Amino acid sequence: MMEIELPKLTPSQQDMDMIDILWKQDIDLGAGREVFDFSYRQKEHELQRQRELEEEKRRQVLLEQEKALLAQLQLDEETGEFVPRLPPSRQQQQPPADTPAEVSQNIGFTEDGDAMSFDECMELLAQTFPLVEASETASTCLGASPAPTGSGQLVMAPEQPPLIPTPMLPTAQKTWPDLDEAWTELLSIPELQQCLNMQMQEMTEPSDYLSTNPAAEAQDPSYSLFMPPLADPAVTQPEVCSTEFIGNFEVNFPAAGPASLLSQMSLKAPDMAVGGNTGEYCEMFYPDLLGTAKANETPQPCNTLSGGVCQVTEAPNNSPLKPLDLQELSAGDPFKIGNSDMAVEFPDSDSGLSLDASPNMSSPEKSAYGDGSLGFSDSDMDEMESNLGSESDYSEMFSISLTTSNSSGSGANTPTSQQQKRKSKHPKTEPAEASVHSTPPFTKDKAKRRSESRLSRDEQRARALQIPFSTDLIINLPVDDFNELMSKHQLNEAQLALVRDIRRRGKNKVAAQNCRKRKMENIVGLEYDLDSLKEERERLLREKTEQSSSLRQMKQQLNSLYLEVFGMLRDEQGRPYSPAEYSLQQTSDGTVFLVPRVKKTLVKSDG
DNA sequence: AGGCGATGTCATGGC
DNA sequence: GGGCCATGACATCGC
Repeated sequence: MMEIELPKLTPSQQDMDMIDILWKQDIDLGAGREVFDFSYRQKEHELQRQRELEEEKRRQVLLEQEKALLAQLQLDEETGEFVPRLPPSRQQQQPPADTPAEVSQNIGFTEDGDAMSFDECMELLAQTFPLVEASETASTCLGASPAPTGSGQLVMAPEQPPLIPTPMLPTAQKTWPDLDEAWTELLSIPELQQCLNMQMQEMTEPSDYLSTNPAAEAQDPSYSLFMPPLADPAVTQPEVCSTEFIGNFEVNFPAAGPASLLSQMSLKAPDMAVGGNTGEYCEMFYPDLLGTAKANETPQPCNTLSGGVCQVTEAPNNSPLKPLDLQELSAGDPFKIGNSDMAVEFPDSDSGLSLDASPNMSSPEKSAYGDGSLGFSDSDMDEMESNLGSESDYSEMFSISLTTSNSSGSGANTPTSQQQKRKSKHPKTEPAEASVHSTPPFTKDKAKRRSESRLSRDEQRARALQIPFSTDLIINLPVDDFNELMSKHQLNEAQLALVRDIRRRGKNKVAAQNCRKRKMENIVGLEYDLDSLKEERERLLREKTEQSSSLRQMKQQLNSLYLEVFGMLRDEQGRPYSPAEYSLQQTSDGTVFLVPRVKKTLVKSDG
């Protein structure tokens, strides 16, 4: 901080004295004394400007050289890229695929008569490089400077830093000896040694620049290593180090071998550090968690690193907590710090009221509470929830309920002690408790809180009793697994009762939902049946009407036919029979008889 | 303020 | 006998 703020000021002599005093007292100011020395900083500034000017000059030279280089390139019509104009013989001389590409390139340009000679190149570099401006050089060699136009970037590809000894990094004033050290270390790398050996063999043939240019001698290894793939060695630093050039390098010399060693080396580190390993990250580090999640039928996607970490931080207990629970537990939850103490505080379970109590107590609404004894229905709980502090919501009622039903008290957590503890710990709840009966039972705010709390009432209870499982888990586990889970975790009486209640209520809730769903489906089905029956009835009525009319018609036809037949009958004198005296009747076998009506009635009356 | 639907819960019976 | 399920009945909430 001081080094940021102080330079803005022009320190007086007094200030400088103070700084000196502090310095002598070995008080770490976080900056050197130079920082506070204005004249020193002015000098530095001038130097810096000078460097910038020189750099600008260099850039221009480089631009010109690049133009010259491009002129020597040949446009490959197939790939649309520039490739160096290499003699066919040279292309055939390219090393095998496993030889680093740099070597072959170097061979190419050193022997190219049209290109700038290697000596010229080294000279140029020597002019450019010997700037002993240490920081620049150091950063250049290290590739640490992100500046794309830095002259030093020539030497090192951006991927190279891992190869460079780190001690060079922090040095503020590096000189050539330091650089030589760097080269020495660099040369100790076996791959580079191999490349260099091959390259040295090649270089001794074409020129004797090694002897003529000491600076180049020192720099040679790196130059040969990182020389641009292009035929013109004069192409200097920035282009070489730019990613575009590296890309060109690989494209222009596909036969030179697989991807360059540099790019191979450089690409690995980011992959490891940043690359797409985050997905595996979770699986790698949290197999137990995931496995537990699977086993619990509650998949916990490891979406984010932070999420994974968050889960893991809670996971070591191997407790099958779900994210929700973890969040809840971690959000300033008393569980975090407490253990059994909080269990004492919140001996929550209505089991004492419903399941584990005597039959009289099993229905708190109807018996225990109704007759004025100390029983609490859920509504009573909610009353207390809303009137007492949230953290003592259930402590109140459960301590009381445990007092009345002594079956659920663990040895250490006697109800009286719970009450005492609760009272001592939450003395401020007493006024609120007293106000329960004086204030209206429901206010809007209270109702709201109540509804919110109702959303996960059992979860809150579970939290209050530090149940280390999610309610979903408690409810949905098969009974064997559930029992196993209960046996694995040492839960006290109240916790066990609550877990059982949660399971019972949860299952019953689902059952009720299913029941209502079925009921609704039945109602819908019955309504559908009713509609179908109504339609059937209508259809039958219509049919009946049709049949009636048809019957009537047939009767009429029969009557007319009867009359017709009857009218055709004649007696012995040829007279027609009287319809009043005779009638036609048909027997079962189809035979038709003419029956006298009077006779018939007489017969009937006789019979 | 009361009606009504939705929902949770309890009690009970059956499997 | 315990667990689960189905269901009627009741309470509560929100509209």
